[in-house]
Amino acid sequence: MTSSKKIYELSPQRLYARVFTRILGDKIDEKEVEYLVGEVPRSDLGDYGIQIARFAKRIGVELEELSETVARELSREEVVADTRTIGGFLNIILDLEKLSELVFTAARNDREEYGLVRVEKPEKIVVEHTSANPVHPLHIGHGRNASLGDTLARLLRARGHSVQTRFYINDMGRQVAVLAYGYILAGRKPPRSIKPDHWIGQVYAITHTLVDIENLKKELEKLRLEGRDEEYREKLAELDNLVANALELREKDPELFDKIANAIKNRDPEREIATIMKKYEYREDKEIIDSIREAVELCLEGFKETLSRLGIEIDVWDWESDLAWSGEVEELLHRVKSSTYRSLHKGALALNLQQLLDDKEIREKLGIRQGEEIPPLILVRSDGTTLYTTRDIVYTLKKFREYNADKVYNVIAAEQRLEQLQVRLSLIALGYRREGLNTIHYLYEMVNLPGQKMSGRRGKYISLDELIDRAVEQAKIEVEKRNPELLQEEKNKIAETIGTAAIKYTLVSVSPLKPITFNLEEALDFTKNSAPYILYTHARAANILAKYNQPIEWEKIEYTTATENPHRKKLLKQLYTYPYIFVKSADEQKPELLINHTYNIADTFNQWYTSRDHVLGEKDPGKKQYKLALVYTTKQTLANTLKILGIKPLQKM
RNA sequence: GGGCCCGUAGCUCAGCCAGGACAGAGCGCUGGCCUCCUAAGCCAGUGGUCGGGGGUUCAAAUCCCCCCGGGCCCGCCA
Repeated sequence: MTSSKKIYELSPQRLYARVFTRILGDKIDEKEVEYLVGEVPRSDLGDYGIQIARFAKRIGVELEELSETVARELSREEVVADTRTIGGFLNIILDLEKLSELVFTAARNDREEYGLVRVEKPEKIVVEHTSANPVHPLHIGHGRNASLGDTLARLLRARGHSVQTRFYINDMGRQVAVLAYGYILAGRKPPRSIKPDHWIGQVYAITHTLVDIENLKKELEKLRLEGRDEEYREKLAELDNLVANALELREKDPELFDKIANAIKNRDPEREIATIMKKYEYREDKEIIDSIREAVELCLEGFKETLSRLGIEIDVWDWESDLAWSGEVEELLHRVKSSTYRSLHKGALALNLQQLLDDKEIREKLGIRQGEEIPPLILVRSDGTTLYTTRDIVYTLKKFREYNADKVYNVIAAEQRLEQLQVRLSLIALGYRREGLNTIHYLYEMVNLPGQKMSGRRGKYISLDELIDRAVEQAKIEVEKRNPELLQEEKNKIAETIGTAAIKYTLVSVSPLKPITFNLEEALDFTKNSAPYILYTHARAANILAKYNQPIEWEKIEYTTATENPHRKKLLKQLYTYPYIFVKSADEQKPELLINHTYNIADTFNQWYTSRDHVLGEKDPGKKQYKLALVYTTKQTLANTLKILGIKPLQKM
């Protein structure tokens, strides 16, 4: 039975790799051969090729001799019609008839799974992503994190791994204490009329700003008494800004603002917030515990709603406080105390991680350069309380333990690189070498908005919800224009898919290492390299099959037509390499490879579609079946990539 | 001061790790294409000292060194 797995093994990369290994054994690196195989820029020179001269030279064989042997072996492969050597290159010419037959058979057999080649040894993988602070709605940066994390999880699942996604709820920081303080002052009564995380964001921003104003006033009073005029004037300007900000916040929700503002008068918010933090950490006060949990739950409810629009669902939600309360942190600290890496840093318990860098495996796996300096990591403050990173180490172990994981991916911004390195090195120092080496920091750069500084504390941000709404709105206008006859409900559904898909695609198709300046105009540009383009192409393909409205007659396909049309030839080749690209994309955790290849497929399909080589108008029954099979395989391939992006393919749009 | 990442067409990016066959897309701009399977489409044209300078190599956008510009990190914050 022909499957995608076979197509993968017949991909040019695998063909060359196998043949080279067969001939040269371990004198070459199979992966290197795979990587060097490329498309031939001029079709008269062949389809795919490799620069064979470099190998001949390195291994010390005559070029002619090596070329001849390799060419002979390649020719024996069923998809290879011929070989050609030009200027140090050894190229293959594909047997397109045979290739069509194999690809179509695989597509027919694998149906929904075409191209999604499964690993032989599936792993258990945890992907932690998003993990936004639960004090305000998600913004575009969280959107990048969530989209990358979700796509990574789906990609690994499609590859056959068992994947669990987790979200770490940071409920122990000062931020949450500030929120809880305001939440209590506001009477713990969330309105039903507003999305809960947006309301929480308001409470947080109002409280934070008011607390800052109180603090600043106290400072000013002190400066005034001490007669430090210059500093006084500076701080006064700061206060003006804060007050202006407070007024803006009041405008959005006067009732809420006044309630918190009145309640906060004549109190000592700073001390009360500190008390909340401490009582929560030591699990002392039921009202405080309940309030924090309530407020955070409200925010998470909003998160889930937003994420769900993007097709994202988190499997497990972990509370940082549960870790702190569980005793696992103490257990870890026992280990630290008896560790040889233990040190005291001005009286605080710490781990000295520097010497671990002598280990080459550690350096390579964690991506650290020889000379890099890693500062000691403090785990316990002088007052005996633990730090965020301490709990993060415990959390990483928990992820491994609870899912029995082989690997843990942490989708976390690049700015946390050092912290993530310290977590992993600490694990190794404490005897968890396997866990330390198999924790992967899947890092991405920030998303900025042009000309805007966002601030959660001040309530200045553009939420992911607003961006999605804008995109959906835009899509709705188009749908309305194109398909006025559809039911309103259906139009809404289509617009929702297009809008959310556009945002997600924009965030995932760029390499995670590029800092993005998010441009709404561009994200709303639904042409060419965009999710709507892929969706549109899928709808076109689906439409052809829907109009034909019969099963494809695979046995009647006339394969000799394979070489007749340049667009079809190109498309076939791209469908043929799809399984290989999928595998590479999954195994290297680079979703953008798959996305770009899929875009190329869509592009070629549209070129063919708009050429005069129509499918349904084809008179020759055998040729018609060939074209239908090509449409079918394209549609399935597009659908599969969309599935990996968590986007539902549309039948019409 | 030290470290990490980014710098490729007017704009947004792919290619760099694994050096080689003319440096590729999209947007923009110019001009075309709907009696024919959805024009969110297609075709043609326009546009590049690959940040700069050295080096290694038969061959450098790709590897090494220096410099410049941008982002981020170097907390008993989270």
